[in-house]
Order: sequence, then structure tokens, then C-alpha cells
Amino acid sequence: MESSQGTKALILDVALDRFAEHGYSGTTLNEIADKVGIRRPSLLHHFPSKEALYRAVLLDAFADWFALVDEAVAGPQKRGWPQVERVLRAAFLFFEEHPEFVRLARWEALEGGPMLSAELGTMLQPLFERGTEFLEREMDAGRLRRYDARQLLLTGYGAVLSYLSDAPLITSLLGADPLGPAMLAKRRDHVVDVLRNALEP
Amino acid sequence: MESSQGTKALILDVALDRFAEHGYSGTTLNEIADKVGIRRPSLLHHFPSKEALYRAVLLDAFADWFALVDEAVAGPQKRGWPQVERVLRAAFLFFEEHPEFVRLARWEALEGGPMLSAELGTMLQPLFERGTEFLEREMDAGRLRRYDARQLLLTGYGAVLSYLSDAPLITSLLGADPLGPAMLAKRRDHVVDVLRNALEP
DNA sequence: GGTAGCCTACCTACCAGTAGGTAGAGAGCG
DNA sequence: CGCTCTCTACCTACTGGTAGGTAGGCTACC
Repeated sequence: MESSQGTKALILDVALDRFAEHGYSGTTLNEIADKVGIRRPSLLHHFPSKEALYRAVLLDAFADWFALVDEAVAGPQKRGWPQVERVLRAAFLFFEEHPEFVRLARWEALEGGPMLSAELGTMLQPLFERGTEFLEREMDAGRLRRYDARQLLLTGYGAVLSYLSDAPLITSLLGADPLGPAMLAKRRDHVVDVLRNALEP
Repeated sequence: MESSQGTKALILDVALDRFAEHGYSGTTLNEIADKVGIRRPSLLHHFPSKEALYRAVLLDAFADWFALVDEAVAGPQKRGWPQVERVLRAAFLFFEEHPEFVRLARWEALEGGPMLSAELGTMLQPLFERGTEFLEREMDAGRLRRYDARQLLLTGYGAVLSYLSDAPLITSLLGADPLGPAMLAKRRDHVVDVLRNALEP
């Protein structure tokens, strides 16, 4: 019971870390089991298969993300750019604090594994639609410059997540740790800045 | 000789396709050999190891990319936004025509394999620096709105490449093929649009 | 209270399958 | 002939997953 819960949670923790680091096919169960401190069969006692473990990790991670979005949207509703900035900053902060989530999502987006097309797609779609509708409403009201709302969401997605997921590459380009506090703050302000100038009417 | 050259080129071709599709660890030599139409040992006659093959593929792909950049920059130099748009559109077109390159680069950026930090990093850095210098010059001259030039380059990188590399995810969000001609044109114009509004003084 | 039965968590030993890579022989050709 | 290319046959290492067993805690019944 107690040790079970602890172990299971620990496995999920370690697995998130490894899958985020090396992707699904780049991670082995032995690797995870070793880090947890048990043998592979013991790991498979808690999760019936590698894929089941991966699913659990993915669903867990996205549950956190959905929770954040709900919370961010539930807050004091503003209009036009201020609301966009509010959500943008909340998302950025979440990603900063969950770098494993970002990389996990990126792997998933690249691989387009079975999880994605099936469950994740249908989980993300409503979110995407909600964002689209908000942007279109604000554009119609003239509070934001007009763009294709879906394209705009994808632009934000790319601008924010690429930086955080591609840290290895960006490190070698910038010659500095892109995930350090100073650089993160710089990045956050930059993206906000660019989008504000592009969006404010 | 002839068949050797042909086979070697064919191997590189197929390997690019597979590595772009499933990444390094998700691709097997058998998979490549099968598609080429030879046995794995025959493949290993042309490239001493999987890693060597991967290196060759990566270097080949980036050689194409560097060639394009040189060409794009060599053209009739303009100033301010028009030059940015020119290069941006050239890059976008190149990526559209080389979707395998985009995904390969993305995978590399994520994995941050040994290739990246060592060779690719040092290959991309001068390019990055050149872009930075151009942007800073134009900003100093007041022909572009002021931003952190490096951050701006990374934003462009993310906005363009995410869309093209994450096609599987975006398909399920958009409910349409993001790599179809119509969608590509839409994306191209959107990114140009956003950046113009953000950059023109 | 002791003890029999069951359950959870973990182990070692093993399975079949597949990964990348090697050895060596045969074919075709200059 | 020698050289290049390809093959079959093989190797070792390791993959995800299974079989079977053990230690220890909880519950129930005498």
C-alpha cells in the first residue's frame, strides 16, 4: 500500500524524466528500473507494459497542463491584449516549471505516436478551439489586429515551445544556458513583446 | 563505381527519409537496407556504422541548407523589412521543399546528440551570428523595430519550423493536412504577416 | 494468541526476438 | 589476377516480457 503508492509514483516520476530526455524508443525499461532502484520485472508489476507506462506518464503530464489552462482562463477575465498576455505568461511560467512536459510534448508531436492521434489529439482540440474562439471574438471586436486565429495559436506555440524544447541546440547557438533564470526571463519578455507589437491594433 | 555511387546515394536518400521519419533510435539499419533493396551487411560496406551513416545524412542535409542561405544572402541586398521578408520566404520555401530536412533538424535539436554539440553547433553558429549582425545593423539604423536580435532569430526559427516539423500533431488540431499546398501558403503568409507587423517601425 | 491463507512487492532466471556489427565466400568486371 | 560489391551465416548485446519463487504484512478463524 504505502510503499506501493510511493514506488508507483516514483516510477512515473523517473519515467517522465527519461521519456522527456530520450523519447519513447530512446528509453529502455531497464534504464527506468535502474534509476528507480528496482529490477525491470518489478517495474512491470506496476505497469503491464512499456507502452502502458508511457501512456500513464503522458496522461499525467497533460492533466497538469489542462489544470493550468483551466485555472488561467478561470481568473479575472480581461479583454484584448491584456488577456492574451495574461494567458501567455501563465503558460510560459508553467512550461518553465515543467521542462520535462515541454520535451515530452515535443517528442510526441514529432513522432506522432499512437497516443497522439488517438487520445491527445481529441484532448487538445477543445483547448485549441477555445483559444481560436477567444481570439476571433477579440479580433471581431477590434481589440486585436486581425489574423487567422488558428495560425496565430500555432505561431505562439512554436515561439514558446521551440525555445524550451530545443535547449541543446540553442545552448550551442547562444553560448549560454537558455534555461537559466536570466535567459528565461529574457525569452518570456521577448515573446510577449513581439506578439504585443504584432497584435495590438 | 557506377553502381557503387548509385547505391551509396540511394542509401543516403533512404536513410534521410527514415531518420527524418522516426529519428535516430527509432530507425533500424534493416529498415533502411530493405528499402534500398540490399541486405544490412551490404549497407555496412558503404558506411562503417549506423552512426557514420547518420552523420553523413546530417552533413549532407545541412550542406544543402547552407547552400541555400548563401544563395539567399548573395542575391540583391535590400534593407530593413524587405530583406528580412526575402530571406524568410526563401527559407520557408526551402523547408517546404525539404520537409525531411526540417524533421531531421528538429530531431537533432531535441536529442542534442553528439553530432549537434560538436559539429552542427559550430556550423550553425556563424550563420546565427551573421543573422544577428544584420538584424542589429538594421535596428540601429531604425529600419526595424528594436528587439534582442538573437531572440528574434529564435522566434522566427520556432514559428517556421514547429509548424513543419510537428505536422502529425497539427493535423489533429487543424483537422486538415498542414503540409498541403493551400495550408503551406497560408502558413507562409501568416508568419510573414505577424513578423512584419512586429518588425516594421 | 497462534497459525493458515492470501496478497503485494520484489527478486532471479529465463524466453524469444532483434539490434548493430563481423567473417568469409561468391560474382562480376577491368 | 585483384578489386568492388553483395550475399549468407553468424556473433554478441540487449530489448520487452514471462515464469516461478520468496519475504513479509494483513486478515480470519480456531
